Amino acid sequence: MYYIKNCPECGGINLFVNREKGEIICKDCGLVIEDKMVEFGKEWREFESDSGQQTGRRTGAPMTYTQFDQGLGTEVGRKADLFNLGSKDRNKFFRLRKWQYRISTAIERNLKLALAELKRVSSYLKLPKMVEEEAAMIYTQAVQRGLVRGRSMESVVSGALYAACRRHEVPRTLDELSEASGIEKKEIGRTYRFVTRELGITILPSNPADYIARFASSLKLSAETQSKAVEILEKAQQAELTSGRGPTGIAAASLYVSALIHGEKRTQREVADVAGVTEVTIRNRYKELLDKLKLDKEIKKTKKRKR
DNA sequence: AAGACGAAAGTGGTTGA
DNA sequence: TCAACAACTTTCGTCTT
Repeated sequence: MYYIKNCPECGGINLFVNREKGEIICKDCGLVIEDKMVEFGKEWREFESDSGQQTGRRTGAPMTYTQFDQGLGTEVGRKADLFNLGSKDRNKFFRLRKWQYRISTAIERNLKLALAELKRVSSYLKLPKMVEEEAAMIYTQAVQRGLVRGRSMESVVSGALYAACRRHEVPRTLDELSEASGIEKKEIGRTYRFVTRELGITILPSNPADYIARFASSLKLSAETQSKAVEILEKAQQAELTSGRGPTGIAAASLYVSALIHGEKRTQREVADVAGVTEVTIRNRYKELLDKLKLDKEIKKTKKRKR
């Protein structure tokens, strides 16, 4: 475990733990100190997915929150419910339960494999527990509704993970999901849309700000630059530069500009790579930002300061 | 020589008839 | 179901540092 007393950047003691995103953030300077809290206990989860696939004889119950039968057997088979039923409905009840049993044995193997895959991808992307659990729920529901038919199990798993990420405001790009799972980007997108529509899951459009922290830390940008980027982002949203555009492109451009202003120049290429967009997109957004938000002054300032 | 910039053609997805 | 359309990408040539 980590025991952090002071922020290593500014020495402040105002540390804020965001469990859902798996981050520890210094409220004084905005530094993201640890964004891999999810890795705790990773080993035995890896172990689970490895051995589960090799030999089918592991019958010990998996002890995670993502057990394969979670939410499955409970739908029909609650004993307490019996007391609420008239005798007429008893037959129906038993028939339903028998049917339920058949279904569950039929899809049990699928679900077990799928959840192993889900854990693999999730730990590869270092996703928080909450998200993993949510994804498992979504997948389970998808299986129950027969939505997997005609689609590969892996793609549905990826789609469920993507949806779960979005719902928890821990967005990963489709590219990242694609890399982690080995599924085509468009395929993930397709199943993601299908599954969310069929299950009636509402997803808010992802907020560019959610990407900033992650991009900034993989570009090793300072906390000031990061918060400046968020600031720029807010202005951009007010100027209605964000609607209809890809959130990653906006986030990337804001970061790029912000880095320029703070004299921590990164090439468009570098920013484009971590954001998963092209330089051209960054350029377009960047140009729009400059036009509408009179940021060119600030950039010139730092240029002069350098001399 | 590398990065920034811009034009032009191509791609995949959404929308509206 | 098809065509128009917007956003984004790819590719390539030119300019700037």
